[in-house]
Amino acid sequence: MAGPQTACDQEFGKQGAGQNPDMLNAKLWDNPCPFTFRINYLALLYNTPLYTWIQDTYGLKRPEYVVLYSLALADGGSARDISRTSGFPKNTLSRAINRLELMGLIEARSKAPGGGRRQALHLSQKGWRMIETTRPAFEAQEKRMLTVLSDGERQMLSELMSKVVLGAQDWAGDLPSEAQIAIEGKPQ
Amino acid sequence: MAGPQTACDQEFGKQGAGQNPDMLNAKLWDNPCPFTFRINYLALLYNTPLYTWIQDTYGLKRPEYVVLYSLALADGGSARDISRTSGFPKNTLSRAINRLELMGLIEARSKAPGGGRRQALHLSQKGWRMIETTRPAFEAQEKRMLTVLSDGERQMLSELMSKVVLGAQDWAGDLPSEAQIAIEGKPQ
DNA sequence: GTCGTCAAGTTCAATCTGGAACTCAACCGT
DNA sequence: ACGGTTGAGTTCCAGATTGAACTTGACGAC
Repeated sequence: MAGPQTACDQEFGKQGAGQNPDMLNAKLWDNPCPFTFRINYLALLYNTPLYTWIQDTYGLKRPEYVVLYSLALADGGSARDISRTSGFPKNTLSRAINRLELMGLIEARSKAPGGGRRQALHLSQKGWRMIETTRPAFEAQEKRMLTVLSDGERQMLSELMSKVVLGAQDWAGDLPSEAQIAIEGKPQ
Repeated sequence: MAGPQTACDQEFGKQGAGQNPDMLNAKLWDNPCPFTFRINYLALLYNTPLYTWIQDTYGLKRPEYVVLYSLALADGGSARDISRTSGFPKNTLSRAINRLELMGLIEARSKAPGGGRRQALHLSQKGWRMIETTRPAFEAQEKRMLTVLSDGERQMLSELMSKVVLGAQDWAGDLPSEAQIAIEGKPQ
């Protein structure tokens, strides 16, 4: 999620039927990093309205909802797991988890069976209900995003994206400067 | 961008050769929103190390670098253009632009010829040099992301992503709740 | 058993962020 | 030409974010 992340805008995409998207065109069609720009752009267009809506309607901030969503997919996960898979730092999640516990959306934590100092987190009934009422909006929006594609194209896109994700372990985490140096001298 | 998006993590992806990515697997393969999760995940893996590196090496924060990058692609653009295409709110960009001007990376602003109150922004020599030294890292990282794909697959992915982006004007900006209601009653 | 090491989670404080209100130039209708 | 409206950019400030330091429970070596 980017956070960094962290860029969002309330009015995004409004100029669709607008006037001078010169810069947008440059970024889309003239960009030395076309793929990653599209990724970021689509993520933004997708995330912003959804999380704004969640915030306005249910008073949950993005990291808080991310915790709920993560637990709905992997019940019993720990703060560390959520941090690794969402990109939010652990102290942000710590606060989010505390607030969710206070709101009764997740249950009192139990020591994780696994070991270490992990705390296994679980959604409460109320938490599940929250997810059940909100998740359809996320699904609907994803569906809308992909309506321009045919079934076959969607399938193809899904496979290609999966490939890239699976290959991520080969490049993720490296500093780009190291990467550059490595490339100069041909990576082993 | 997306900062909100705004989520980032210094240690991301480190567990590639790691231990228990149960939650990661759930999010990747068991997610009702597989496409948007992949988008967010890849954006994170791509952005975080690059912007961390920029910040550590050149002392430029993400919105600041985004301004430079945007102007390199569309010289003479305005703060508003950058806001629309990057997702950062205009006050964040206002601050970033001031700092860049102070650092001598962009030139004194001139009234945009277009009209309105737009200010046309331009990179200085120093700004161009900065972009020229840093942009290769961004390109290299994107290239690395896509090495798992064959040339044909890259081509295909590029086309599919472009299609989705072009279709974005049909769905971007709508609130998801409205979307849901609209879907109930079949969008015209 | 005990010490040293490690990692999950928490706390704290400095910094960053972005919504709201504001300023002000340009455009519009009359 | 003039008052009203629009929208780009700025300022302000409350609140969110996150790096760094800390706490604490678990594991491993001896």
